[in-house]
Amino acid sequence: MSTVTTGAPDALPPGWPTTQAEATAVQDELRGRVVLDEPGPVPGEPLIVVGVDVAYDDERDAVAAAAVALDATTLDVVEQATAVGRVAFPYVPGLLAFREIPTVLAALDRLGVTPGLVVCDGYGLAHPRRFGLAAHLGVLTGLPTIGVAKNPFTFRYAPPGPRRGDTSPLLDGDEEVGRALRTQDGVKPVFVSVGHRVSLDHALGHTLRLARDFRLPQSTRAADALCREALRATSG
DNA sequence: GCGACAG
DNA sequence: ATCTTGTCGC
Repeated sequence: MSTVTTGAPDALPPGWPTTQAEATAVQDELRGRVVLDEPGPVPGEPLIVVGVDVAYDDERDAVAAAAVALDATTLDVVEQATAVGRVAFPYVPGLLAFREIPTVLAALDRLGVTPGLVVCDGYGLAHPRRFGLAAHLGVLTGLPTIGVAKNPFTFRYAPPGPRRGDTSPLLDGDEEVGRALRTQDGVKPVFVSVGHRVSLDHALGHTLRLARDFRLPQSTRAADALCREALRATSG
């Protein structure tokens, strides 16, 4: 297993929006490029899964991202990379991607392996304009992506059954935008939605396998720990 | 108008 | 996300 760490902060992608109006316009333009008709990698088959996450120090205007590649069969870490930068956008519900993606892209670029699936901390299709973080990252990278969120955001759901693997629809009105998934007996569900080039069934299958030992996918846990560590290494 | 609101 | 001690449990 190898680790790559950042040197200098990274430039924003060209044309990165500054205002909320610009950001929603970008979402409305890019959402047409999301691919929803591919099943994506099959759960249980050999796969490199990459978890991404971001940590902030708003005081110092600093952000650190981590990308951790796991063997989906063993959940062992294969490779990991981090990137640090400056906060590119304020936190606005519905516009999370503009805050997280620039540094996440930098971390992904430093990874030597090609991800077979990227697991994001947040939502994909389950989004006010159907273009959450995971969908956005998928369109920008072309990689299969899914979103696994810890909270239901603005959506409704009936509690899934009490056992690991039980699910219930995540609803925006009448529309199913994802699924609440119980990953361990008796724990709070996580909220899974499609990002890019992965079906909902496969997204659920991958999430359940990645959450073999804990409520959250191992990819998310590993990326969370690493980006916090990278942030500490930057500031204190 | 008010409250809710991924991370 | 982040601020934060002790505490209950495996």
